[in-house]
Amino acid sequence: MDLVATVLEKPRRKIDPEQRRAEIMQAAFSCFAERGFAGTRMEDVAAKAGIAKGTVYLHFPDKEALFISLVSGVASPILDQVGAAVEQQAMPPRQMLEMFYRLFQQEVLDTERRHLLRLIIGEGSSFPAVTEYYHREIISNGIRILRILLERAASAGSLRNPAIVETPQLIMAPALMTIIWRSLFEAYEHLDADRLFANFLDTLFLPEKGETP
Amino acid sequence: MDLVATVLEKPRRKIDPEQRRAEIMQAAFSCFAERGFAGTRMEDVAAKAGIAKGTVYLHFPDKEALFISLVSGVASPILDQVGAAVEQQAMPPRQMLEMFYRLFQQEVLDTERRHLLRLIIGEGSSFPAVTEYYHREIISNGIRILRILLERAASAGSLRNPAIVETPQLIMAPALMTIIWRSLFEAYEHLDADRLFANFLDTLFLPEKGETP
Amino acid sequence: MDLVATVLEKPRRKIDPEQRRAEIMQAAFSCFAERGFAGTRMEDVAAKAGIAKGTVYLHFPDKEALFISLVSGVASPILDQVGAAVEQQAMPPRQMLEMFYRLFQQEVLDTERRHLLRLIIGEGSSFPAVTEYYHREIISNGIRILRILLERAASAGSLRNPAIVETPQLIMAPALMTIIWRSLFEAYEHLDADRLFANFLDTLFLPEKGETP
Amino acid sequence: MDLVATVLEKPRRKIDPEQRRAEIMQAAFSCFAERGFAGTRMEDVAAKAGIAKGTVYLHFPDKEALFISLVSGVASPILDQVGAAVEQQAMPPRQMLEMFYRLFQQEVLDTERRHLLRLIIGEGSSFPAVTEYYHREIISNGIRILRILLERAASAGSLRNPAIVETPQLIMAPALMTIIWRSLFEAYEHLDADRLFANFLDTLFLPEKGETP
DNA sequence: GATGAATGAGATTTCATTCAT
DNA sequence: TATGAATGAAATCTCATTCAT
Repeated sequence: MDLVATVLEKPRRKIDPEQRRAEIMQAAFSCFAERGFAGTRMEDVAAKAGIAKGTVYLHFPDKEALFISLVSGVASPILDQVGAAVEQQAMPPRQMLEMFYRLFQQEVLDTERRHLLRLIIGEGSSFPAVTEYYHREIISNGIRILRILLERAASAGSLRNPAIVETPQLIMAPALMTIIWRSLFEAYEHLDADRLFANFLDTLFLPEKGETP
Repeated sequence: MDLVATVLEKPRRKIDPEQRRAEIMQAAFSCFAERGFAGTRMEDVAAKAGIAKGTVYLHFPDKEALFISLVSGVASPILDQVGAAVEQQAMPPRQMLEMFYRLFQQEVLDTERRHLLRLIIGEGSSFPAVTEYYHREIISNGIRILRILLERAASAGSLRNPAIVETPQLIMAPALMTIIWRSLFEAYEHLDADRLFANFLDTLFLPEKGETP
Repeated sequence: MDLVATVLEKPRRKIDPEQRRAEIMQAAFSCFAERGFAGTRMEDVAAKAGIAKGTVYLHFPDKEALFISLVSGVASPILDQVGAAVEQQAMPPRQMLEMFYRLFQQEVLDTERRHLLRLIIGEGSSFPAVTEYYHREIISNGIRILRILLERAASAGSLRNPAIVETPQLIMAPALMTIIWRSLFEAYEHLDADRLFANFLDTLFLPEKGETP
Repeated sequence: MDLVATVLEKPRRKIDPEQRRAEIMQAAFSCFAERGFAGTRMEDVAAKAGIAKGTVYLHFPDKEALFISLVSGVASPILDQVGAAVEQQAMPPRQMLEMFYRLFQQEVLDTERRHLLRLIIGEGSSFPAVTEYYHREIISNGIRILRILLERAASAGSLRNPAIVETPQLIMAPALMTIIWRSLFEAYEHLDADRLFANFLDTLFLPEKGETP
């Protein structure tokens, strides 16, 4: 048995620590996404990364640190792009929101990353460090950008109800809905996210001249 | 000595099984809500219910069964009420949605029950039986009611964008948003749910005559 | 395999918690004495006590607590007896010290308890709570009793060097020496503790009249 | 990139193996002294020696070998000096013991080396090779020297109780006492080692003529 | 029915040791 | 020779579940 093990054990690789770290996070992401924090065993992560249990601990002090660095490490290129567009007033507000939802679908909802968002929604309240980070780095910035965008739309007179400037969270709500629906109910009933977003935008904005309302 | 102990030990209560079961579920709810499925120990539940560990197993075969019967057992008096109102056309659609959001706040968002919803969002995907039940018993029914309601509003010409009849999930989105926000970010930034819902309704519906648009 | 295990597993006993606790401490004592703190596995303790791993944790929160309660629980009947004798001036100082060393031999050096003392000497510095307890409960009291005893001997003019009243620790030194010698070197060279103590006392005290000096 | 790294990485020193070995032992000593055998990680030793983990294994086959060669490698310059003095009858016995205790304080008790002695006392019984070595190389020699010294003192009529020639271990006892006290109780109560040794010697030896008894 | 001591599989984490570079 | 990433056996501790009382 020992002999077999010795013969079969795969050769030890010594790779770039950054890459190894990334591999572990990749594996961890897939495990956490599938089974949540508690349901994931460090051994699973290691196995998925193709390394030994102990190796994970060379890169992350413990399970929680791995989880936190996983969910915290997710930058928000979407927000950055929308933020940049808003900054330079690249396009009219409605187009910007269209871009936002389109990016959200392409980059989050239709990729594995949607699991990450679900993870945060589901496990966040057990990790205040995570929610604090999220609020500070992502949410408050997102709210700020959305508010600017909505204000601009309001000034331009293109909003049906300018008061929603007060609650930019409303813009995020349909996005969260699609994430949650897809995780929980998509198997039983399809939700057409494209249409959901389109309908929402049509509700938000006055029709352009020449459009059929 | 044993005799004394026997005499002194508090009498074993023999209460109505239904009530005992309800007590356990109540205790379990509070524990699961606070710490999630994996974070809850059966002993905690028993302690909270004021009974011994083993007793829980007289009423539920295992932890998962307890969890499932907990999250499944939550009826939806809100939907029932709204459903009834819709059924009998008791009031105009906008008032019905106002009632829906008000009930949601009173009965869910501002009570411990909001944790239950968060639980389902967070742990649901590990318990297909739960999501299946939810979809079948609650969601599909809710969607149906909302669709009827929106159709009626559309017919009455009170919707700014009648197309949202296609995606009644949009109505739920702000409610989910408040649940999630309150769980994760309320500590860092307050979200005014009243205003959120009001703004949303004002966006959805055309202003009544005499209202300031 | 499962079948065999099921059949072979010994019946669960439910015994008096105090007794169970005592059994565990007994087992722990034997393990710690033999292999020290770090060298002892909780599983060994459990096995020696004839119980399952987890059962130990029903009685002690962790390994350190088990160790501490083990070494702290050792009262010092020796000191109590000598203390009582000193209190009531039951016999002349020299006889009291003879009694002290004799009790030490009977109750500690020649029993398994000597390992306990060695444990404290060896591991004590890793457990400040233990040394603090020892100093407070045993050492300072012992020093006090020995000082009284030596003062009385000095007053009676029976000490060869009355100055040792200042350093009662000298009285303990030969006792420690026997413990250490027995643990480390007895296998290679016998140390006659009787004679060691007798010679020490003869050095300390002037010969009685009629004795051959 | 690799090239740069290769060029920039600090040159691997290739120093005298004897010196490297000594450095490792020095580092190991400090670690073992502070945290005992089990509490010391090989990595700590390497770090303290300023080398990589693997390098330790080029000089010592395993942890136990390192420990053993550490505690065994400690020669006893004290004994050598006293031994030499005894050999050449350089001074009267009492002065020799004074020198012994003084050297013990200067070279052991008041230096880091006291930890070594404590280590041997504490861990010795797990390493028979160590105690065997100690007895053979140091203890038996020490006992022999002390016995010669005491015999000479007895012949000279300067001992209060010539019988202690039979148990030269008594001479070591106060030294052990100071080591143990300092490790365990010094924080709570100071022990004046000077006075302890002086009082002991005054008890052992008859006062010189002209001294105040 | 009710209890809670007991179980033991299983999870996390550590660290002596190896070996490719 | 020196390195330190990688390994994996082993240790601690947890907790769902059982069952004698």
